[in-house]
Amino acid sequence: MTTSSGETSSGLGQGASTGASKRATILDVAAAAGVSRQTVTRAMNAMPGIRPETRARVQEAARQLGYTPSRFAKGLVQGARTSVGLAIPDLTNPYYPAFASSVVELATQRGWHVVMDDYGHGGATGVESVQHLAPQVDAVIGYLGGAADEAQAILGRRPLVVLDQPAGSASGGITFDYDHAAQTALEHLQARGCRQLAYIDRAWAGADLGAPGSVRAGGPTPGTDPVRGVMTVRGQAFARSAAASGMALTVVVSPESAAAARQVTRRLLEDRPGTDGIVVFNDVMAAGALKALADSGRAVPADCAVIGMDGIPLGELLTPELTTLALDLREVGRAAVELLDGLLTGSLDPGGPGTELLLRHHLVLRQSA
Amino acid sequence: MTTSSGETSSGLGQGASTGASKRATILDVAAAAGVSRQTVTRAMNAMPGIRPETRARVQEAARQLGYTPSRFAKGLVQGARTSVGLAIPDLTNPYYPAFASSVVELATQRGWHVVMDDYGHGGATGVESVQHLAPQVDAVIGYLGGAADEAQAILGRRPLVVLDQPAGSASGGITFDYDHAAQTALEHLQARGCRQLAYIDRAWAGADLGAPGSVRAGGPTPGTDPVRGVMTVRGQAFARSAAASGMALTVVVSPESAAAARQVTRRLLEDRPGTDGIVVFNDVMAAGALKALADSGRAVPADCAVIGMDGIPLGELLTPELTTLALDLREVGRAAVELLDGLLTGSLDPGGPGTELLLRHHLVLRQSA
DNA sequence: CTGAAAGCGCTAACAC
DNA sequence: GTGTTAGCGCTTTCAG
Repeated sequence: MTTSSGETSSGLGQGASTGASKRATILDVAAAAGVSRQTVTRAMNAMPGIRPETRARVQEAARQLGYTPSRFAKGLVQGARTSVGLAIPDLTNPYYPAFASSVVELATQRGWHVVMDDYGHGGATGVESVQHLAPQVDAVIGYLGGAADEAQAILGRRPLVVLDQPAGSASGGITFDYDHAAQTALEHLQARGCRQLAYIDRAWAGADLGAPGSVRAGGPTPGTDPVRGVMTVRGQAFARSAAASGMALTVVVSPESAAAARQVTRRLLEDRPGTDGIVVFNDVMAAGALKALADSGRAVPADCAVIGMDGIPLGELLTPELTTLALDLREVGRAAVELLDGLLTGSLDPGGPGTELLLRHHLVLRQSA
Repeated sequence: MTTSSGETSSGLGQGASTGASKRATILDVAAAAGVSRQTVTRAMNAMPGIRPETRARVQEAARQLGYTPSRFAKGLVQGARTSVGLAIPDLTNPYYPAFASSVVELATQRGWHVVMDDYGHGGATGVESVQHLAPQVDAVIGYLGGAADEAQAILGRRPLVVLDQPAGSASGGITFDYDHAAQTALEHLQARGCRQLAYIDRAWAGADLGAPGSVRAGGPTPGTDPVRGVMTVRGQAFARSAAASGMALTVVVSPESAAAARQVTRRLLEDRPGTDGIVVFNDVMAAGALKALADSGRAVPADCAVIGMDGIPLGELLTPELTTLALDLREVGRAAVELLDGLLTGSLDPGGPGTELLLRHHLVLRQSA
C-alpha cells in the first residue's frame, strides 16, 4: 500500500470494489507531461516564466490525471489562509444563521475560511465542538454556553471569541446588556399599563418541565430558578430588574422551542389568568406564546402584551407583528470578526482592553406590545 | 504572488508585544523540554511508550510556548480528515440553515469537516463560491444555482453534489419533482373550489419588478417569464401543469423576500381581485403574501387560499398556519451526504447510476389552504 | 524559460 | 523509554 499504481489516468480502472486509488501527485503530472515539478507548479498557479504551450501540456496532463494539489503540502510551504471555527449550538433557530451569515461574509472578505460546527444536534457541548474544531482552525468564534476557560485551554494561544457568556480566560468576548434590556422591556410594559407581568425563561437542558413552577421576584435568591438549578443570565436580569423597581414578575421556564413555549404559556395563562404582559426569552419562543394567547382567545396586545428578544426577521411575519428587544445580528457578527481580527493581527491583546464588548438590545416596537 | 499576507501565525510586526513572532514548532518544544521531537509527538498525542514525568515536562513546555501542531504538517503526513465545502446562497432564508444543519450533523458523524460558504451576501455566484472553497476541500455540496459543469471542472475529480439544478457533469445531483409538486398543489386548490389561480415566482436577480407582468399559462412558451428572460424551474412546472389540466394560471414574479412578495401580492390582488388561490415560490415569500392578503382585508383561506413551498418551521408560526409543499430538509441533507459518501468511497461512480436523485414534496395541510 | 536543490513541520518506522 | 532516520507534496531559492 506504499507506492502501488498511480494510474488513475483516463478514467479506467475505477473498479467497483476498490475505491481510494492513490492520489496523483505533482510528480505524476510532471512525469506525464515530461517536465519537472517546478514547471508543473508554474503551470498550475498561473505563474509567469513558462511557455504557453508547455503550460497547456501540463494542464492537460493534470486534468487527465485528476490531479489536485494537496492543500496540506501547499499550506505547509506557504503560510496558509487563516481558517476560523464557528461553533453554533443550533442552526435551526434563525438567530444563529443570521449571526453566522454575518460572520461568514466578513470572514470571507478577509480571505478567511470558516469551518462551521453546528454542535447542538448531536447532543454535544460547546467544549466538544471546540475540541472537534481545534485541529483544523487558527481561531474560534462561538456560542459555547459556558466553559470558556476549558475551551481556551484546548486552543492554547489561538484566539477564542465567545458570545453571550463571560469571557473568563477566553481571548475576547461579547456579552449583552440584559439588565438594560430587561429594564427597557419592563418599563415599556408598565407604561402601557400592564400590571401582571411574566417572563418566560429558557429551561436548562434536562430541566423537569412537568409542573413549571413560578416565583415572585424578590422571593428566592435571584439566580435560583423556580424548578431547580439556576436561571439563565437573561432570567436573572429580569428578576433583578423587576425587584429593583418593585414590580411583581412571574417567571416560568420552557424548553427552547415555539411548541414548548406555547404549552408553557397556556399553562401560565391558566395559573395566572390576569397576566397582561409577557416577555419571552427569544423570538421563536415568543411566536409560541403568541399562539397560546390566540388559543386562549386573548387579543394581543389589548388583553396581553408580548415582547420577544432577538430581533430576527421572523418577528415581522407573525400576527400580530412582534415587538422585540432586538440585537443587530450583522453588527454582532461584525464585532466578533473585528475582535478576532485584532487578536490575530496583534493589535489587541488577549483578555486585554477592548476585548470584552457589551452590546445592547433596543426595543423595536411593532404590534404585540 | 501578489499578496504575501499569508502568515497564519500571530501577526508579524507587532510593535508592542514581546517575542513570540514566529509560531513555535515541535523543535522549539523539544529544545525547551530537552528531548527529541519524537518524544514531543508522543507526549502531545497521548501515545504510549513515554514516561509520565517526561510527558508532563513536554506538555508544560508546549503550553508555555503556546505550541500548536501545524495542521498542515500533520495532514501531510497522516492522510487527513476529509473536509467538504458547503456552498449556500443565503443563510438568511431559513430553508438553507435547515439543510445545512442536517449536512453538518451527518458530516460530523462521519468525521468530516464542513467548510461553509454563504456566498449570496457578497453578491458572488455559486461558481465563485466553489472557486473559493476548492483549495480547501475534498468535495463540495452546494446550491449553486446553475453552472454545475464549470464548478465540476474547477473541482477536477473531486466529487460535487449539486442541489436543485440539473447535475450536468457534476458527480451527483439532487433535484426536486416540481411537476409533481405543481400538480399536487393545483389539484388541491381546484378541489377546494378555487378558480382564479396565481403563482408567485421568484424573480431572477436583476429582473425589473417595476410593473410585474402576468401571463396566462398556455400563452407564451413555458420557460419565458412575463417580464423578461426565463422562469425558474418551479415556475415552468406550474405553468406546464396548469396548461396540461386546462387551468388558467396567472404568474407574477417577485424578488426573493417576504417584503417584496407582500408588495407583489398586493398588486396582484388589485389587478385580479378575483384571485382565490395562490401558490408561492417559497414559504418566506408566502408569509409576505399572507400579509398582503390580510392588508387587503381578505380572509385566508375563505377568500383566497395560499400554499407555500419548502416546509420550514416558520410556516407553523404564521397566522393562519401555512399549508405548504414540504420537503423534509433533514432528509435532503442526508441524501446529499450519503451520495457524497458513496462517491468518496467509490461505491458510486460519478455521474453513474444512483447519483441523480429526484425527491418529492408532499403537501402539508395546515390552515391556509 | 526551465531544472535542481532545500526545506516547510510533522509522524511512521526503525534503531539505540 | 527515547533518539534517529526518512519522507509526506509542495513551493521557494538559486543554477543552468
